[in-house]
Amino acid sequence: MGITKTQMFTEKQNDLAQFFKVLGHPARVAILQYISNQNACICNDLVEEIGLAQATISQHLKELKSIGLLKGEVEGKSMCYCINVERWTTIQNQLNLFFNTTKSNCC
Amino acid sequence: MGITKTQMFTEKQNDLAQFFKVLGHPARVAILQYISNQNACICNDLVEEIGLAQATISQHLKELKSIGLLKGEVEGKSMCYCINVERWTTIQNQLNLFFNTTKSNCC
DNA sequence: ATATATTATCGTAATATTGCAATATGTAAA
DNA sequence: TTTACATATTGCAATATTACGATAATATAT
Repeated sequence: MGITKTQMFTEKQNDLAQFFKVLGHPARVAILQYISNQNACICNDLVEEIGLAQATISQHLKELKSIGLLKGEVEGKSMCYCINVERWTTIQNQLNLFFNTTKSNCC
Repeated sequence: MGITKTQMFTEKQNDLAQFFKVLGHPARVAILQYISNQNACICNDLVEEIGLAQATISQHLKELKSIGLLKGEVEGKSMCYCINVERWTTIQNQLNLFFNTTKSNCC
């Protein structure tokens, strides 16, 4: 098989898992941390900083965009990728809601 | 390729990504939520509740155990899988630290 | 218009993940 | 010890992810 049986789970469970999944790669963690330390960010910097090929970085950025964590604006010849702070906070809150409501009553 | 270049990243980045990754599957989210609503938990219940095969559930439980989120005790013929509350809190704190320190200064 | 620089997309190869049937292991009761 | 039940492991097939070279697309400068 290899296909996740999405239809078995609720939309909330799938959304939550998707957030976790996108953050579940060290390159994407590193990208977010690097962007947060810059006042501006262009993909080319990331290629040097992270050490993966340009195509690979571009793909990771696409995944981070897919859940709205990054927004990109054209800035001259290059792109300015930024963290979407509003979305960032929303997702953090949802993850915390999951952590706080999922508590043990067991053993 | 297909192999994540772990050696390019810091241990913290890899650990963080690993936590996110393990939580990044709806079945594992559902398992944790189900366990949290029970006073006890045995795998067999999960098979009926989640709707995946017994072997599959067992595998997901193994991954949750791998980051210490679950601990299992033998209880008669079956297993009592419980959330490791201490570890749960530690991981929640680490994720929040990541969210809080990774902030945007951009655009 | 052409050249240059930057990012996105496509195609492909390698590895990882998901899921299940079959089987093995472990535990308790008969 | 045999039987029955519960969970773990193995082996396999299908799909997903990761990574990169090549190429396309986009924007600025010459």
